[in-house]
Amino acid sequence: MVKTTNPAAVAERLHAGAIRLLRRVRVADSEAALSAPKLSALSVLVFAGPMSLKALAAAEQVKPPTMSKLVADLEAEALAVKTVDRADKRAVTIAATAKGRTLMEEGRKRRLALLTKSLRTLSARELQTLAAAAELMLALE
Amino acid sequence: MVKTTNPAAVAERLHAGAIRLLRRVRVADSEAALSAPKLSALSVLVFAGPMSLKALAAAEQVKPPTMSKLVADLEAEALAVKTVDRADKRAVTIAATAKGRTLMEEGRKRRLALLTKSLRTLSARELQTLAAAAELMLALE
DNA sequence: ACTATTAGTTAGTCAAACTAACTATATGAT
DNA sequence: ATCATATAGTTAGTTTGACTAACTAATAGT
Repeated sequence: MVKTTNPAAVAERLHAGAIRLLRRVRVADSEAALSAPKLSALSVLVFAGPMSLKALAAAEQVKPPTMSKLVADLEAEALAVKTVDRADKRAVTIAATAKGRTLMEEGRKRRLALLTKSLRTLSARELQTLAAAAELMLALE
Repeated sequence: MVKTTNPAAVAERLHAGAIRLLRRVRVADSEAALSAPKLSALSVLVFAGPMSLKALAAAEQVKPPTMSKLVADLEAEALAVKTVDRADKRAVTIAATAKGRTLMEEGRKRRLALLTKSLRTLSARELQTLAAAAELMLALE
């Protein structure tokens, strides 16, 4: 095995690998009941809990007007609820509903099912390498 | 270290890691002269060589009309050229120009610069793990 | 108390995706 | 050989999700 520890070379391969991986996963997204940006926002609400529109927009790296529309759509489908903050009446707290949690979980499972299937063909050692790499990617500053 | 060889668990972490990584990289994209879909199409032309619109659309997983517009824009900026196929006059062959190759290369470098910088903080062993993982991701069927 | 700031929404624009429908060319079946 | 069918690409029109600018409502800071 070639020991590739040149950061630029690793960056290139890792970038290409991440693109390839997500492209594969995205194929399953077409069946989803919800678009990718909405599913993503919903998953933030589920995992990080209720938060303001501003915080949700920041978490998803979009501007408030963009998130305002996404949340309005989620609310129209009863997947999230908006409540006026008692302490600050300008602000709203957005939370996933039980229906939202369920739908998000299903979407996530469907997306991951294809990837899981691919991973089953790998050895335990290869899976360990990927697991370790995933943690490194998540920890990148 | 926990030995995570459960494919579903690895899939979940790897998916999250890939999203995180690409999101970081995308920040640098705002400075790019070309949008992500155009840069991506251009890179396919550079790396895989000239091809028909249909093939390019398939490679990018979009429908022909979508690619038709992207290519028209690339052509308007002299980053790609379209020539009618001699054997089949319905078909066109799309190729990157020298200008296109240069621009694509610059865009890629800019995108990877940030990632490379992050990777520099990692140990040689960690880089090897990521390099190995990248190859596994690229090889996934 | 008045000004400035902040949270969110509304209006309007743009890029990129789609489908449907079109033109032009190629293929194939009788 | 001709006519029907299929294929390559484009054009037209729609939708979604992103943006900025400008607005309302509420809070915070002199």
